[in-house]
Amino acid sequence: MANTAKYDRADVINKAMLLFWEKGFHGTSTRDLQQAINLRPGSFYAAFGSKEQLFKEALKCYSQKSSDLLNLNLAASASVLEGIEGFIKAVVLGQREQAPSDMCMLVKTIGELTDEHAELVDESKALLQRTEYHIRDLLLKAQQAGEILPEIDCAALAQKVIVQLMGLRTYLRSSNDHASVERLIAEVFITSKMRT
Amino acid sequence: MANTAKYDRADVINKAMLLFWEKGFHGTSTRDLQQAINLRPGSFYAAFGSKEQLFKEALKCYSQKSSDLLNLNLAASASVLEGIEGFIKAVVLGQREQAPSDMCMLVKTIGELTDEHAELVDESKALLQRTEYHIRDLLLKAQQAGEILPEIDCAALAQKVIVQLMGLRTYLRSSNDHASVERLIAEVFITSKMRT
DNA sequence: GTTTAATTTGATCGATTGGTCAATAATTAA
DNA sequence: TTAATTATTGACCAATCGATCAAATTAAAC
Repeated sequence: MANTAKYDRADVINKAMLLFWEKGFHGTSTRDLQQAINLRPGSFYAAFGSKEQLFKEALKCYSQKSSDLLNLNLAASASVLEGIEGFIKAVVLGQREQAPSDMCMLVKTIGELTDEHAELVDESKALLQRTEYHIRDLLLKAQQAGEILPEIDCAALAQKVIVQLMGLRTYLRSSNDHASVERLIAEVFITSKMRT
Repeated sequence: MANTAKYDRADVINKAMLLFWEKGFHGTSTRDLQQAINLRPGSFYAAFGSKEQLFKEALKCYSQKSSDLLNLNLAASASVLEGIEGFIKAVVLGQREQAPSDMCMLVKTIGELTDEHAELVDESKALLQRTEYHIRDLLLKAQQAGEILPEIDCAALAQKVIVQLMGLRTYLRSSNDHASVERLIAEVFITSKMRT
């Protein structure tokens, strides 16, 4: 055998993710990355192959963190619907000081990149769709539990939730109007909830 | 006097706008621009000073086109509310083949750029806010005309419209699900409309 | 302790970036 | 026609881009 890597791959990807999330694909140079993760070019390219491949790993890392946050809110809530609402609040408002951007990294990516980086755009689209399906399944569970009106189409409601998430996070970045966004979040499920 | 410029400034800015809209600020090189608008570096920098200044002009051009489209839909509609709805449909779905991107150029810009280009971010934010105020004023007019329920807060409704526009255009780019987006547009004003 | 294979390092590559500038061409006022 | 002023051209600049690679270093296997 031989020498072993001195860096923690997951930690390195996480740091790269934060930088990419903040500055975008084109706005982040490989030197920025190498400095942030403390790797010289040789190790960098030996570990990740290219800037594009590292960005792809960063996208997966971001999506995983997002999924973790959803599960965390579900576990901490009495009902599924409350869990989803907690997730929305946490994503849009909760992490304002720690997150490198108000906006969703996947949204930023499909906004920034073109066919020239089709693999990254497609990966972002796929991860967004997975999130939508995840929320749809949760909404169905909530509906079976009697939290959502039976006549509601949960697949369509999941689409609405994703549209709201995209719109609200972008609106917050644009307006910085924390109070209005908080009010708008409360309206997301207002017409679908079972009256209690 | 002396020599006169051979290019049409408005036309040149429009072409630059289309390229910036498609590829973003960082994704568009000055050589891309110079080729698209058929200007050599000297004329280019004599006319616009820098890539950043041209981008700022492109933002204003984009916003003006958007405003023109809104006015066009208002003029072609029987009521103010119909005009706004026509505008939303036109912006989100109507120009799919001609526009260089599904997404709003202002949204793409605030998503792509950071404090490093604060002037461009701030300009985008300001133009988005102007659009919101424009729509709010129109909604108030519609309310006075009895098209919108009197208890509705038109400023809040205008915010919702902007959030929907941001979200729907982004969702269309992500999913390419034309039919679902069309269905979601129809729901924008559903709870605010006066029953007839 | 030596061998062996993997990692780390930093100089360096060619290409591209945003931007400059002196020379040339073109236009109009006198 | 000439003089004055402006626009156009294309070579060119320093800086940065993503990426490569040979040499030096490291640690596990024997």
